[in-house]
Amino acid sequence: MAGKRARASATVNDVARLARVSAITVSRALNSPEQLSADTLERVRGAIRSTGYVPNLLAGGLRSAKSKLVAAVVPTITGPVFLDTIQALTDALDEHGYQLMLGQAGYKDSREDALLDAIIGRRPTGIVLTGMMHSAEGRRRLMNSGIPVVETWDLTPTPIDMLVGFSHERIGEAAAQFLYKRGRRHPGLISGDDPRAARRTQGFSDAWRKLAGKDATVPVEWVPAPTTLASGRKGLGRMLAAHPDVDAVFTSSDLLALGVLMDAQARGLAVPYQLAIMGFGDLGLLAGVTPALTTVHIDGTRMGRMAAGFIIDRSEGREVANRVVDIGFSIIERESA
Amino acid sequence: MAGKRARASATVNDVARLARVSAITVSRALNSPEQLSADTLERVRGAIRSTGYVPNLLAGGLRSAKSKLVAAVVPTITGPVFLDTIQALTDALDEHGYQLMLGQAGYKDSREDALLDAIIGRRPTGIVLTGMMHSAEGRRRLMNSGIPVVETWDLTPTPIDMLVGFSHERIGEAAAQFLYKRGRRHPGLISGDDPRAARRTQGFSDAWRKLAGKDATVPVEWVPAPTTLASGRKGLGRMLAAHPDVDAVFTSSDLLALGVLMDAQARGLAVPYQLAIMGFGDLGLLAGVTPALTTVHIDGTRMGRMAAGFIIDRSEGREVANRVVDIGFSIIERESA
DNA sequence: ATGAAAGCGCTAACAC
DNA sequence: GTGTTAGCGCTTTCAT
Repeated sequence: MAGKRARASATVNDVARLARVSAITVSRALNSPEQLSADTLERVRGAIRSTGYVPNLLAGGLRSAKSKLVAAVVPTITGPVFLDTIQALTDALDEHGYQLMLGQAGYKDSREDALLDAIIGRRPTGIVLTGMMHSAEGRRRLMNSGIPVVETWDLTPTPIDMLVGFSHERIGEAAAQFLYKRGRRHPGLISGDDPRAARRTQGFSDAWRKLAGKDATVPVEWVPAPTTLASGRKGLGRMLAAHPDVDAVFTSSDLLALGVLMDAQARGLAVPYQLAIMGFGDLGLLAGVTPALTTVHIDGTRMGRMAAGFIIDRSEGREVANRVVDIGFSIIERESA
Repeated sequence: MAGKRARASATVNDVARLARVSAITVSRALNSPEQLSADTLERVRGAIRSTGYVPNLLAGGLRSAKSKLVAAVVPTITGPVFLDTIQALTDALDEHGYQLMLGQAGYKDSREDALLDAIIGRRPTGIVLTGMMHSAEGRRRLMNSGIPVVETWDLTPTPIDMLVGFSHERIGEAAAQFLYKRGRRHPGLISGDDPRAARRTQGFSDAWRKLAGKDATVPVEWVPAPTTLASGRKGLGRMLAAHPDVDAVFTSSDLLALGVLMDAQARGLAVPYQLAIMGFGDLGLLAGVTPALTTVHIDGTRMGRMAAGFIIDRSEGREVANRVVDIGFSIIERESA
């Protein structure tokens, strides 16, 4: 403890020397302490403490081919939709000694391949893909890497490996049925321009035609992803200008829905009487708005925990029985619709 | 390309053999291509492509002692305050080929030390601490690790290493002055119970005594961190019950402020005439609410970029001139106060 | 219950 | 411009 400046940090050998054992014994003290005699264990632990030894996981990972790192890829972190999933993922991983590496792919495909290489290069124990459309090349690289992959927030027809998701089309459909049953006849959609939101939109329009007749068309206002409250307001403005008779709005996010809600209030439109509003995501942040938002709830926490479980199971040699899980969704009926 | 199952992945040696060069040449083709002849480079690149080689960064990092991983620690990711900082951090790191590792410390101190070991063990190029109070033991470990550390979102008296932050006390003070100047005389505070929010609260109370007299007391309603819109509503309810004459509220987050705003509207209180509301964070998500929130703006993006810059500079051997930067804050006057 | 030797895949250091 | 050798710090394998 000569100076405050750190010298090259202690290694197994430093600890071993001090504890008068071999390097491997130090390793065992950390990874399988039950193999050591109480006495040795004690000595090694003392040496670890007094050297301030912190195992180099890069070296360990290299040798054992177990990095204990799990990568998560999200389009962008500022879209609050995936936050619960990431939180649950981190927590679940943490409980098992794994760490999360975060990659933001952006909503464009360009950076995706570079990001993938940066991730695969670290030989993570697993990769969790969250709401990402992946290029054919990216899919191939992932499959060839042999790393367990869990796709989430979607139900793709040909999963790379494992999957925990739900059907965006069916959500659109369910929203259409919900609004139709409540007597709405002129719904409009305000949607972010990302692929999953687009599929909910599509699902809604298709279902609506079945409900209201073959040539019933549903107007759509597209706004850029990630969606914001402000673009919800703008969206409603444009929607009403083009279709003044709209009596219900289904949005691709709760944030958009809140924007619509605020704009409707500002215009003196009674919600839900004159205008029903339905969001997507059941954003916890927004619990408490008045009128309370009717929305589609996705169990992001459960998705995150399941994804973590899949990867841990696989990495510890347990077979994952159900590689594809549809966790579904539920419509939370509150005041706004 | 026999089967679809991945065999052990290709290494430098596989590529080298195929390109009829040595392993180091492959390494150079990736890390310093300008050293190689056009011809060799071409051959190596071809071999990389046809083997699907992805460099093992664990091995590279071990040898070169450069992991190109930067760790960020946040209390929780579901508090949306740090999102801009994380986003900027990821983006800035990405531009330089670094990856972000995310750790959630929770708002309790307990998990902190374990998390720190998991982080230090990976020998990250740098560590960014975001809004975390660290134990003395944790601070020591960080200093001894020799890893560049940037603390953010605070101005601590004795930084571990580098720092980009601002003074929470001065924000409280500025908020008090702002409300006083606008004629408010009975402010109340609604604050999350985390340490930084508490210091803003303290700063407000201290300043208020200077403005309004030694025995002017400012009522405070504490709510649990992370703060939510719902706890803002509850907070206002309790505040008004105990202090019906409150004419201004300063909250520790914009989410709380929005809750207060909605509750005030539900009670028929005119904002800002009967009740002025001032938030903290200038949450981008909330741009577009009516009346627009008066709030304290922190440039999280700039903080994230600066933190990344500090770590990259340091890791590439450049001296960081100003190790401690106060990036300040600004009060954004909108409609609610 | 403990140790010795070897090697994971890469790159620094030093040739030529 | 390219190659040889060695070794980063750990853990696997095999011995005792």
